[in-house]
Amino acid sequence: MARPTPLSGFPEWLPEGRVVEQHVLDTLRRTFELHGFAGIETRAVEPLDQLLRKGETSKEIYVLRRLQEQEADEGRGEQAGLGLHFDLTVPFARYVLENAGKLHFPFRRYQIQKVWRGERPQEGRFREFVQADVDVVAAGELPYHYEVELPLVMADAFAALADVGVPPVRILVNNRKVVEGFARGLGLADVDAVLRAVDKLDKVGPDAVADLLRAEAGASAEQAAAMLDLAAVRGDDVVARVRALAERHGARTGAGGDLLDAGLAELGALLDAAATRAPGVITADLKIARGLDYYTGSVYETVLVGHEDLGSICSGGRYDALASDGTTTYPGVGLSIGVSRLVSRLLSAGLVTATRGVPSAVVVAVTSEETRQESEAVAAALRARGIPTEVAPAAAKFGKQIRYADRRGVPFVWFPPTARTAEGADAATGHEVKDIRSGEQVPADPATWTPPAEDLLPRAVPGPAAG
RNA sequence: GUGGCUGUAGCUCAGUAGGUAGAGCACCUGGUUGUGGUCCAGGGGGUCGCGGGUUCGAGUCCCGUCAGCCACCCCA
Repeated sequence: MARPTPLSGFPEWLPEGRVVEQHVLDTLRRTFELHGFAGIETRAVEPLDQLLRKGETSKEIYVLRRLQEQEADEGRGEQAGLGLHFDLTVPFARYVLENAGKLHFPFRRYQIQKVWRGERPQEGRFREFVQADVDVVAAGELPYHYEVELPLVMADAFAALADVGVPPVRILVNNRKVVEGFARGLGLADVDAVLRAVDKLDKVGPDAVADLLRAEAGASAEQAAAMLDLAAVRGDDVVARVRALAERHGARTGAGGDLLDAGLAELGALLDAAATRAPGVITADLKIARGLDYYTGSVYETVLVGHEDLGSICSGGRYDALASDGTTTYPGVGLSIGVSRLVSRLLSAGLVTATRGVPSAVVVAVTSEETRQESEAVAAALRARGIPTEVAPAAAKFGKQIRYADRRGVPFVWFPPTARTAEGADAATGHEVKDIRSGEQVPADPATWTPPAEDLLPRAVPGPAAG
């Protein structure tokens, strides 16, 4: 093959794109640490039985097999039982159990790593992608206020990305207790089926959801209509509206009613806090259900405003039974940002761009191969003061050396002293530096000259489409 | 994993009824003999995604495969 073909679903960015991704990663890490989360990294593989605890279909997991065993143990190989992790929550639960004795609870951690899923790729959906998770896990009891805090951490992270052109986000919140309590109050027992049906509302519409509720969850026409009423509720003042709906449909009875009240109290507290700490970002949406069945309380989904077609870029929720060693359970709450999904859209839509793809702020021109060492000395002096610098690849005509820098977006070209530039050059050193954007060329001293701060390193900046 | 659309030069695309491949931009060289971006002239570059088949002959038809996009599924 003359040129290798890319692998489907395994995205690779060009250097300019990597600058953008790196800025996102740096910002997330800084925000997470600002909120006191400790960073960890877990191994890429987990035992298959661990990965499958979540109830995923095994086809999504990449199974590891040693090459030597491949032919000899055909059929037996997969029982070796190692697979690449497909999220960071399950490995984290395992990590907590394994290190429970050495961790301090509530344990706050962030984790930014690649994960792998055997899904069919499309735009924003990959087989290998980066997730950035924050979770708080407690030993025994996890207070509700963490379910308030975690989405606000993410809101903070997205706010910190706004100045490079990342659009505003909307974090949609729901509480499983509300939906479950409402459903049970109505007399619907198969809550999982109810959740799955309701979650499809945006995609298939109310009529299809009603059909699903009747077919999958055994709902009557009245029960389905009541669930659809609930799913249509969204906004900031949802508690009173849900309560009224429950009264009207007679759903506020028995254990279901108690669960509903508990859920509404939690959801209300979250929305109150969000209204003051991140106004306009967090809003309730009673149809958010999340497919994953281990969530027990708050659930979150996040959309980029104006890019709702991309799907959720940051999701999560509260879980109570993910980690347990038999005597102690470790309930937690967390969210996960789909970094690759986010970055892929930032790049493809031109929302964020890099000022340049190479770190170099300066290209030092080479007058002749005989004097290359003089240029290297200039570069060394600049690097010693933290200025990324490279030396021109060849002692070509200066026009070509300038063009070399220009193609790469390097803003400055440095000219060491030469006999021909003696006139007009710096009296003490003879060095000159040219800003190739403006064409301005001035005498300069390698020991003291510094580029403007905004030119020192490549930066992520709003792109043409960011407005 | 299922189904649909697409795949020609680095990029965007043309290619007519199957007859040995084109344009613009980009790139390289020179005009400008050591200071780019304009202009002018010239030049290089394609196993037509890959593999197989039909045919005297396939970029053009058929099958497979890979990749990209879309829908489903699922989810970041």
